Amino acid sequence: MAAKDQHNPDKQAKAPSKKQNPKSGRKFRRRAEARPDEVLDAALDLFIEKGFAATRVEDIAKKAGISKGSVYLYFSSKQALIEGLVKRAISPMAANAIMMATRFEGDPRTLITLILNMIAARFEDGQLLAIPKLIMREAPAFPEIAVMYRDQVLKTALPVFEDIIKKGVTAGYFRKVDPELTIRSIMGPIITHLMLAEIFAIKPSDGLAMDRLIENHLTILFDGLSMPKGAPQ
Amino acid sequence: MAAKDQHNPDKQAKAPSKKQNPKSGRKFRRRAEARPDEVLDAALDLFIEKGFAATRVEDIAKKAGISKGSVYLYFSSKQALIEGLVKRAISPMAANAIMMATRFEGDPRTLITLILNMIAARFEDGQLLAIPKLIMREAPAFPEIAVMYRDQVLKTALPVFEDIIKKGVTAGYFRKVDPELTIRSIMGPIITHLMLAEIFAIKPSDGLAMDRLIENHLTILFDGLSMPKGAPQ
Amino acid sequence: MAAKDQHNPDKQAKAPSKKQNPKSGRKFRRRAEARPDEVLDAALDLFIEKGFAATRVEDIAKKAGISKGSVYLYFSSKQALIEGLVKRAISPMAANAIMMATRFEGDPRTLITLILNMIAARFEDGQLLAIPKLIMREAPAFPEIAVMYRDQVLKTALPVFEDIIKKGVTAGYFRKVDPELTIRSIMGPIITHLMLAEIFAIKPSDGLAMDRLIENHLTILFDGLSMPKGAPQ
Amino acid sequence: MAAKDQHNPDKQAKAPSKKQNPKSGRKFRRRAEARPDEVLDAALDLFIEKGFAATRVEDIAKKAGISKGSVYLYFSSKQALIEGLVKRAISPMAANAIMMATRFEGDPRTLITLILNMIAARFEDGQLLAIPKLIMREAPAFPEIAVMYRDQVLKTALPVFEDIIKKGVTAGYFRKVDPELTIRSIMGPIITHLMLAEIFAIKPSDGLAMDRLIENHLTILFDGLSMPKGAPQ
DNA sequence: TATGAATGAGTGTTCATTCAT
DNA sequence: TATGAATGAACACTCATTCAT
Repeated sequence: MAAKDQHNPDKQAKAPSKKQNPKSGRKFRRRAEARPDEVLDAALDLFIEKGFAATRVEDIAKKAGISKGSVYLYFSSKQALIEGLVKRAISPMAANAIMMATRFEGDPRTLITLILNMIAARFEDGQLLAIPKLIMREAPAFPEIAVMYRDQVLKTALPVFEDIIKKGVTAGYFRKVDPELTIRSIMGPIITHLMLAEIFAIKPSDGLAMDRLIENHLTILFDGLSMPKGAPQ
Repeated sequence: MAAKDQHNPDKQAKAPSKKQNPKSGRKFRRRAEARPDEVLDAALDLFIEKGFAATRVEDIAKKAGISKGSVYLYFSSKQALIEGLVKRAISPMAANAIMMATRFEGDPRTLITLILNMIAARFEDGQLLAIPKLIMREAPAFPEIAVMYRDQVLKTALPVFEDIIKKGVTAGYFRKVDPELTIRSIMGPIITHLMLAEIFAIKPSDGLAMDRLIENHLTILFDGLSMPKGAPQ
Repeated sequence: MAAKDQHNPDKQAKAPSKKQNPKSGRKFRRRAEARPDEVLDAALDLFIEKGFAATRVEDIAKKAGISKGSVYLYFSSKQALIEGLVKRAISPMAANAIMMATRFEGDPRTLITLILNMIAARFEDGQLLAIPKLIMREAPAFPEIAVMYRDQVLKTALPVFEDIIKKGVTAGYFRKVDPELTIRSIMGPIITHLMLAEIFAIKPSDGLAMDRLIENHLTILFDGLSMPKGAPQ
Repeated sequence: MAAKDQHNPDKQAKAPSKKQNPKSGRKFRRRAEARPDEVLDAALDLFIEKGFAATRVEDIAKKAGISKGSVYLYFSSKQALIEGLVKRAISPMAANAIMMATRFEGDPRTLITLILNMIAARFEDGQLLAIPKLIMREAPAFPEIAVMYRDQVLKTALPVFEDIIKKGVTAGYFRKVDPELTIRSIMGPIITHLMLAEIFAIKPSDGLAMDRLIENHLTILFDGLSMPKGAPQ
């Protein structure tokens, strides 16, 4: 319930197969323009809470304050709601990752630190984390959605990281690691931390503690778990 | 609810052909005792393939070679099948992790290497990974199951790792890291690698490549991503 | 129910392009008076194509070039469209049949030949045949409509034929047949031919072939199927 | 409601995708064996009464004395009920027509008289007439069913008649008419009579009067409507 | 007059669960 | 024990109709 509507800055109707009123700026017809987003918000809340299959379209409608039939004015099927959610979440995420990476010059460790902190900050808002969680949950049943997410998000974001690592290796910052596999070492601890917290409610006694997690993780990631040689044993 | 849920912990061979001569002079009692396990095997296969909601009890029965009604002789409901699966998976997993750790003496890096290799080997067959995947899927709908898994598996296994790290720090093998959070750095890359592969079919061109992943991961985990100082740049 | 169902008996040209300049200096009042007929035209087309139940009011509206809501300005319900169609079709048909018959003097075979040829010509365009087809389809669901058609069309037209036959018998042109039943012998082959063609797509290899059908039919109708006695065998 | 169950002499279950019990003759499992026929009987009654679209599966179930879900044990969909009805009616009708015709030798007028009387007799049972009526009604919406009926019934029966006429012409009984079109002259009056009676309740004052209709029709069919030349005018 | 967004009743179909045998 | 026929609750989706503008 946290921060709805912050993830679709342009509030134009996204409704599929609806003609948009070119005379925008006028009063507005009913309150139709905001509806698709409200429906997606309601759907996301319920999908997170009960899962896709167990969520009834009627409940989504009720939560969005409209009738069941109206949901179908904006989305052609229940499944289209997932697709709508994914699409709505895709652009900002992919864009952000790429932007940060392509602009950066200098020590790649600084860049990785920046990105992980950004991810941590964004995912602390449960609403954003919800999309990948939802996708992970529903991927087996709706392969097309998994494919969409993979192709539009992962296949866009992963190469960016790979590139950072490659450049870091070339520039002598990093050892000669496998860039593709090293992404798992960078992202894995964060993801696993979130999953333990979200799915199994396993988290440190002081809460999610993303700051501490990232600090601990980066120390190990960059300098290793092992006590440096020559240090006092 | 009579004799339900009391199935054998050691799994027997998977269901042989359906019909046996009932008048066999031997003592086999129509191998009824193996039935619950066969049902669970069938259920697990199908839950993995299609998810819990999309799997029909009748299909489970067919796959187990019995009738739909008979499933209810062993399990009081469809949900009880998940509980049965989790229970059956719990003991060996927890036992194994604890056993390896408690017996071990020496460099904790060796122990971690051993355990990760064991986990990688077990998870490579997909069957073991299926349980946590299933739980992730169904956790929102059946919170008791997530709780059960957390309390009986995770809360048993995680402290074992925590202890390894603590001892490693005390013994001077490791830096002064936070043991609880460091578990994420150890396990996270493996879990994330498996998830990318399983859910999104994102894997190296040469397949799952668990060996390479673990090697790459351990190098970074123990010695860090950064090029050692004084090394040739 | 205000001004509904009062549409013009003489159909105007079919809907021209939707938008007109409303500020035209001419006197046309937005051609609103033609609307009900355009709606009926659209409805008839679609009812023929898909049946009454499967035709959506919105499709009718779109085909008529107006909005869904506007249909309800002219017709109080979907069913009222059927009634409108039947009413519109009644007057010309009944009128035509009566006119031809009452004016005619002479050999009734000539009259029957004329009428059958007229019917064949009209039914060949499919539009006219559509009404009875529609009624056949919907009669069980809307008995009032069947009753209306029967009372206003059939009960007007059938006596006209009956009269022709009666007069033909009296005047010595025809044998002493039962006039009421003989109508079936006159009309039946034509109707059956059209039904076979329309419903089951069973027709001669050269198409509907109404001319040949009528010629073949009239030969048999007037002179019988049997080879005349004394003719060369 | 007249004569149910008389049109499927072999009472074996016709249920699609049901395995038949090879040990037939034993008591019987519930009363499952008769069910599909009872469902079809109920469906036919309701389809006739209200049309296919307006009949609810639940009503069919109720009328058959079973639950809604059980209908789907025997028929995979609502549409499959129509197919089941047509299939059930097909064999006896087609078989009968062929049998009569192929065995016959002699004056084809006698054969035609026989067949028309048979048809008239059979169709006087409203239950039998119901199938073609239903098909005519639903053909536009379910073209596959129209195709099935055409291919299995009409395309079997029509050539038989065509053959009778051809042989009659060759043997000198009939004039040189077009056999294909002449079928309409033979069958049309009967069909039209039934349609007028069934759909519009237009029938002679003494009832359906099939005997009188056929007599009148055959007189005209064979010898023509025209007063024979040389007869007293 | 005209629009089209909004409604919500209505129904085919699925499937977990029961139970007579 | 074992069966599978029977049940009926549940739900996605459609579409005729209304009504604020």
